Amino acid sequence: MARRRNSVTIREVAEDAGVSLQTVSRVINDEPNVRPQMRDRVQSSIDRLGYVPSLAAQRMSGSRSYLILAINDRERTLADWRERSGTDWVDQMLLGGTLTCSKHGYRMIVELVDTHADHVERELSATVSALQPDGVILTPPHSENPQITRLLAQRNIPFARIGSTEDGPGIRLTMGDEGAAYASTKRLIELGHSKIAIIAGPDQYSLSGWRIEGWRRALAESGLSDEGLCERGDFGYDSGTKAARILLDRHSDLTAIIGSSDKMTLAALEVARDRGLHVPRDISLISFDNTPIVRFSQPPLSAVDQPIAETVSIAVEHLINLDKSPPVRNVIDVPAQLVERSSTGPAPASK
Amino acid sequence: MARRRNSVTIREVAEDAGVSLQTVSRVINDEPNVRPQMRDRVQSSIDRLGYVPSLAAQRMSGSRSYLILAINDRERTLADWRERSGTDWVDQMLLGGTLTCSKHGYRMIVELVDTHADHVERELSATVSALQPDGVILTPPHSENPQITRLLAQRNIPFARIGSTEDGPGIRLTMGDEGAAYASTKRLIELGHSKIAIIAGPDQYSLSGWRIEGWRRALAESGLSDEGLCERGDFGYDSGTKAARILLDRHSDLTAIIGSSDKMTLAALEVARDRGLHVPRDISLISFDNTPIVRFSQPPLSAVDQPIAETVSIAVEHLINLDKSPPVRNVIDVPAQLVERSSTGPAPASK
DNA sequence: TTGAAAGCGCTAACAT
DNA sequence: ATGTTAGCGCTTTCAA
Repeated sequence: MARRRNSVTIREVAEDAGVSLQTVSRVINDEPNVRPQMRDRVQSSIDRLGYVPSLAAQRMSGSRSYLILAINDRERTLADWRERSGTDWVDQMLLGGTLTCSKHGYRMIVELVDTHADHVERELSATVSALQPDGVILTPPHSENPQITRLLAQRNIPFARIGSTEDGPGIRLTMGDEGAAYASTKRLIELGHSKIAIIAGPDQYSLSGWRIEGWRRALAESGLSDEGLCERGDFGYDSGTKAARILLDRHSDLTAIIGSSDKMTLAALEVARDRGLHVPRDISLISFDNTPIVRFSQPPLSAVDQPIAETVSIAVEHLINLDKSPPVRNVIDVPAQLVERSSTGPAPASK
Repeated sequence: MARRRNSVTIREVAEDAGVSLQTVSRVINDEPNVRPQMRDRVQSSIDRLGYVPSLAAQRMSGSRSYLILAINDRERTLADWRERSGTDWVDQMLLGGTLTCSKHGYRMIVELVDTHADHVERELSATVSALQPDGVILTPPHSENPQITRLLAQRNIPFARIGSTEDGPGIRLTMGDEGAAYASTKRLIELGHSKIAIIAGPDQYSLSGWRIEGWRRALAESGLSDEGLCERGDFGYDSGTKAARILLDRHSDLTAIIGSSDKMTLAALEVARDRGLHVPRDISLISFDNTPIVRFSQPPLSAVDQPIAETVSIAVEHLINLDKSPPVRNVIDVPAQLVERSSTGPAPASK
């Protein structure tokens, strides 16, 4: 077994520059109390030797691991990956996360954790013990799992809760759910629609409720009724089919549906087509998520784009700078934009 | 700043079980020379205290970091993520990689590296110094970048080269390119096609050549000509449009096109539509990659599924078990399957 | 402003 | 079969 004599160490840099280890360490970490001249000398040794500190060693001695952990729900994520149906949640997390991490010399590690009660604590605890991350990013449904948040709080590990506004420890971030639902509904009203339904997500997800609130607020503002116009799904295709059928059966004068996920809205599109309804001539559709597939349906769906990359990036930024800046107390709402495509149009005149 | 007194250490386990650190270490690492009775005693202390060894400490003392690095081309990956056009290459790598890693107590870290000449060595060198991974997975075009392979070989870091059969260090894996192109062409011939074109990938990618070979081999076996039937693209949409136009202009009797990427094939579909050709009645299309979007085009495309997850999983398995098993000398070819959808059909009778 | 000493949590090498 | 010692590469603490 070959010795691991392949990396340059701080000792070699110190010798090369003719200074103590400590001085090199100070230069690496941008600490004060090093004369500029000395700093330059050390830096040039570092550059020449191509020295980069070992993360493991830094973690061992210091207090930081330079690791940020992003946790996703195992079951759902694996299902998405296996299905290959274009859900790019993880990609967008990586886009926002790894770029921001690397700006600060950090790495992001993606882990899958079961929400299932019994395992959670053991599983997360093991991961945290092994990796000792400097910060953890929680996504729904983990963001509101008390077993998880309690564990992290106890262990004194900074964390961000995406999609949660509940009180408690951790930085809270939302992705403009209420506002986007409000704006989308407003837009439909502006297009002349007055009977606007929503296929909401499951109520374990707080964001399902926020979207309903936004939709309801817009309706109320225009004096429109929301009665019998809200159905729940589970974000999946089949639940969308079911909800769309119920809504269309119940309201013959329905002219618009907002779906709380791409799959559910795509299902609604299919249901409409089955009933001979043309989109957007007879009925308008707005989706949530804006994953790749909505651009390829017929017609391409108007959709609220979830700013996942941006949100994760902000979360990382806060986690890394926690000690330097004042603690974040309020909820950070990253606004979401409606991308209009061809599934929205003026309300039909006759109805 | 709170002390990091939050994790259980090996010392506490040793005290709890009344044994030496070393014995605990032996139990953790499943080493011989521990009596079953002793092993049980230690294990129960481990379980009770919820002890999990620190990766950083293991790396510091031992020779392993329990980290596998997966390297992708920065420019291309970022473009895919920003475009959100459904390329799920990274997801599939994670699917295959993280699952297999975690089976062995490893983690996978995804890094983006510029192929661009000047930076590569510095960049990769820095990453490797910081992380000291036990293995690296290289994807095209890195797999055949001599600067990268040389560096890793020098540093004695085991690595896998996906999409490369070139001689040299590292485990070589391919994703059935030649075979899948051959099988796809055969299938078209079986459907009665005799004029079958290919839109190949750029020649910096070896796999572009392998696919051409498979296509050519099938044509030759049936005594069909390949003359003027191969055009190159760069895997992107525009290049597919251009190539498809050239092919259709050149051969009025063309009845089938194999595209070496989903984007190029989707472009070909569009070109066909523009010219009033119905797919698959007038012309059949087979794509390569099988990313999510091909299921949503009209008609859904028949496509060769790239077994990315499986290939990465195999690569990880080999990297982790390198010391235990004999070295891999030959190229590991993970076969790819043709998924038939609605873009392939019998050749038109008239032509 | 700089340096020396101690130790982070673990494993390799060497006892016993 | 088990324990002891040394040390991985770095930062913290303390001294100069």
